[in-house]
Amino acid sequence: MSRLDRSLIAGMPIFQGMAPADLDRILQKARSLRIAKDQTVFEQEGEAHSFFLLLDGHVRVVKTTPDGQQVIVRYISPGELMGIAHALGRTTYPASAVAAVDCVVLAWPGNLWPEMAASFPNFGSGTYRTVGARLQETQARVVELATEQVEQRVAHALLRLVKQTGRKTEEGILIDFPISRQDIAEMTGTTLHTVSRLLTAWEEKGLVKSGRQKVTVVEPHRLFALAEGQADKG
Amino acid sequence: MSRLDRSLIAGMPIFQGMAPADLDRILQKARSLRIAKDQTVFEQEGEAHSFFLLLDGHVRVVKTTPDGQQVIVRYISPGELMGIAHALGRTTYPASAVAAVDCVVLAWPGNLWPEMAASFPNFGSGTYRTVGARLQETQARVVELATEQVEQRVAHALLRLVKQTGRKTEEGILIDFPISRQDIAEMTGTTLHTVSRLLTAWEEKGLVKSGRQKVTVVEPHRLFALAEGQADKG
DNA sequence: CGAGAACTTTGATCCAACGCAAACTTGACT
DNA sequence: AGTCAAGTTTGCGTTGGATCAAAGTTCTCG
Repeated sequence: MSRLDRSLIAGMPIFQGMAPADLDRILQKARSLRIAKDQTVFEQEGEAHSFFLLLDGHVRVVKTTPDGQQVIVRYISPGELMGIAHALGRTTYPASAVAAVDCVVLAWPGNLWPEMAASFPNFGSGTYRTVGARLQETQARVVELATEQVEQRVAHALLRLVKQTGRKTEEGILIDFPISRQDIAEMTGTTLHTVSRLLTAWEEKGLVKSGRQKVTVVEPHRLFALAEGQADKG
Repeated sequence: MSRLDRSLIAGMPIFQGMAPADLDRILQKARSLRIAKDQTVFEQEGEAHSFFLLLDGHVRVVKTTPDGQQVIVRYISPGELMGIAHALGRTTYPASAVAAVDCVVLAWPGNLWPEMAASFPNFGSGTYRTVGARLQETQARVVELATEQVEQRVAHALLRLVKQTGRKTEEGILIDFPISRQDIAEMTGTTLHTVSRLLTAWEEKGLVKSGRQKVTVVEPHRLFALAEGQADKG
């Protein structure tokens, strides 16, 4: 296996302000893995042997209910931690992580977590800040699901994706990985049919452009207004 | 103000295994407060000046949307921390906390949090375990809201309350604080009307007994079956 | 104890979104 | 360039719950 260079992770918030020597020590304990599109990084209910840092690509974190329905908990972008069950005092993963595109991840043995958090306080507190931020996001989503209509929820979901992974194109801001109607439905608690109808309607109004596994937001402002509940007359 | 005795907090998980002298040091920095029913412990968007430990009573944590709709994020029971915005790196509270009954809380200045977490590792890691546990619960709720029907969600909510604060009576297990149809609706993303109809139907089947601001679960097992999606023929 | 506020029940109507079904489009692979 | 799988669109009937409306109950407090 090739040596890992510290420049891989030096710029990442979670390793911010860490001495080069420490970065090297941390990297020595990591393996780097390539995960092909549609392969899982880790699996729900599985033994939490490792935790991960996404270096490149996009990963969706999915919870499956006993009767087989799926809910997309979040998308992970490069630089983010995932599978940090150990930091929460769990021994199994509460969800599965699936590569949305070909990915590169770093993996550390899960039982190393306490040691790393203790040796590198920034890393420890950074992890907890991540967990705290996710708690807030997740609570915001509960409020959304409990109070908003489907149209507003889907609009919010698209805006979040655009903010997280949007890439400017001539047509607008493109969500930078393949995403299907079904995926959007699983993020918002609706069906792919309803998502399809919404996207069609929005496309007619010029708010978005979308195709097979592809969504571009053309007019974020108007979509935002719609997400906030103001009807769009376009 | 009367001196606070360490026996107040010695038994609480978050202070578990801490030396008596340390408990005293911690208590020296705390104020104890009585919060009358329906008064707020802290307010959404307010400056996070303190964090709290609930000693006695029950508190509901509520998020209000811009258009005035309310969502009950969780109920806090004695021994639990609340208002730990500081631990998440926030400076304002993300929700309001309202006393469901007369309560007693301990309050510490928020800026003391980093210091306390550093001086008392058990306390620090305990807090993070709390945050992690809440993240998991909240994600479970997202899945519920996204995949279940109202009837199942309400059943789950009641079972959670029963587990958290249930008190045995001759009739069944009573939820140990006043809770209205409206409250249950705000926990589950529905309306008080629907909750009322469900409770009436369940009462006819002998699953629960309920009255004004009061719910007793008579047959937890059958209610659980219902929560899991098996229709109840009773 | 009487009046009013707060909470709950129940009925009637309506509609957003689901479920089902079938056709259509796009891309991938041979 | 043809076939097939995967993804998407669209139409239509159905329905779970919301909304609207009104009456009934149970507390509280002067």
